[in-house]
Amino acid sequence: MNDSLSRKQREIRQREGEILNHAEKLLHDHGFHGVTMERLAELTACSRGTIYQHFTNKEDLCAAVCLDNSSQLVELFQRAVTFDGESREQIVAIAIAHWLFVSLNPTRFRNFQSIMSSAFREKLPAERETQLFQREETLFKLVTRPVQKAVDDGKLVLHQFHSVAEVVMSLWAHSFGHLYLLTTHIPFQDLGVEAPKGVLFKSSHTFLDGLGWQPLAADFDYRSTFERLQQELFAPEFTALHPPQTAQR
Amino acid sequence: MNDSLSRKQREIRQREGEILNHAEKLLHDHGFHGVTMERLAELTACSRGTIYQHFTNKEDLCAAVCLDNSSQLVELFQRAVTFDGESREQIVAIAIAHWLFVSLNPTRFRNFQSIMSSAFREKLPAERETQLFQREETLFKLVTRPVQKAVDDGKLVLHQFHSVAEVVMSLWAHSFGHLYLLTTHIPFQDLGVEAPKGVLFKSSHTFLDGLGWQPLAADFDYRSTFERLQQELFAPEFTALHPPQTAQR
DNA sequence: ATTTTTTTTGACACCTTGTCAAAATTTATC
DNA sequence: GATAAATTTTGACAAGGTGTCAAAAAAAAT
Repeated sequence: MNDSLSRKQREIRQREGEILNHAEKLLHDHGFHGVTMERLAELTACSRGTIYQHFTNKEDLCAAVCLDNSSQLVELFQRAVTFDGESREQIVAIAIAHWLFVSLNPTRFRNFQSIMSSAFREKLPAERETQLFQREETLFKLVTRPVQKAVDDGKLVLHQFHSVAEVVMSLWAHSFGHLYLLTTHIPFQDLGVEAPKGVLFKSSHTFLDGLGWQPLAADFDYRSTFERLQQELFAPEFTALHPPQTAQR
Repeated sequence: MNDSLSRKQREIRQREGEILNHAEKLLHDHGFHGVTMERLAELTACSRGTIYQHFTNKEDLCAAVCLDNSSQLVELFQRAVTFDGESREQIVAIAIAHWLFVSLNPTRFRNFQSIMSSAFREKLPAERETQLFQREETLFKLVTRPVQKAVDDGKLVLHQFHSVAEVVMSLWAHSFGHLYLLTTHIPFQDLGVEAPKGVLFKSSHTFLDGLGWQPLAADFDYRSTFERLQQELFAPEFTALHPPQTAQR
């Protein structure tokens, strides 16, 4: 009977996964508005009522999808901080991880912003809100590591900034701002920016130089850092981003 | 008869203004979801159908409100670039203008992001889309001025960056990222950032130093720049932000 | 006054969310 | 294995939203 119980239980768990997968697809293909309980129920072969057994409302459902999606970002950040090299190289690795995530999943990135809107979060049950905060914290703490390391190693001396956390916040804001602007459809080319996608990296190094984070851009071959990241740590992602001459089609 | 015609015409124009004002209030108080054609019609004392005479749909209406709101930002930027001083001081003035705008109107700032989402822009008529782009361009060009001036004066030498536009994009991304994060409800205090609001300015100077934009933070009294801006150029806004001991309530 | 043109209206069709009593199914009990 | 109890699933329902359009009302022209 314990088996039977958990059989049904497992069925329910599995269904939750199915709902999430189908919702993810709907969200990706048709946006928040395209996620309809009706359509979702049809795809999952259950009724609308059943979905409400798993998620308190549509917002909760979409937040769950985003949370699920964001684990890929966590994984990328985790990989980034394993980079064997200077602390500043690790920060560059994180920036590239962030950039890769957004480049590979622009809609996921945008969806995440939707759920950050207050209109959205207001409708979220407390539990989901907590999960979201924990995810933010996880990411924040991962970025903290190389910064703390740099301070400990004397590669970074805090002058203006009062704490490591402030530096992390700035780095985050900086990358986020760039990636956000890139995913809006503001035509930067028309505004005179030749290669908008490349600006983030120049900009990051400018900021890191401003911090005095050693070694400075001029004193180190960060181009080869980039290449190593491209060919080693993030090889699969770079390949996915720029598929080699595909034989299909 | 020409008079009569234009009388009615004027009535219609005026109504458009009324609709916009009421919509603005609804949007501010209750968010996008709280803007209901029904409620709006009631406030404006007309029928839902009439509103659709002015705006093709709800998105168009809200975009019009945001566009209207953003003229305050344009005005602040215009004022900022009139600052009599170093080009770098002017950039600081723009950053403060941006910060003031967001601090005074956090919801307006967030609403603007809503209309930047693709789900939203898809529903926008071409004409409104154009207006939005023009607004972005206006702001971009205003930021361009001090940067160009700095390059012309030799206060800023472009090393990494290839063009003035790239620098403007970076500055924009940087400020935007900070202001965005501040308006989400991410509890930065809990993450160890003591004064999240103050980080933007430190961060800006760090970036400007990284650019080598003269005079560097260490060689100039930017604190007094801030005070001048607070007491002169943006006095009314700072007062609105921190009202002196109010006698009311 | 009467006709033509323009503007306004609100009923209509359609869509969506979230609920809940009833039906179906699963689990427990004898 | 039959029956009772507990749990899960269902879909009709109420509520509330958008955008349309033929008809009514108002304004302008004749």
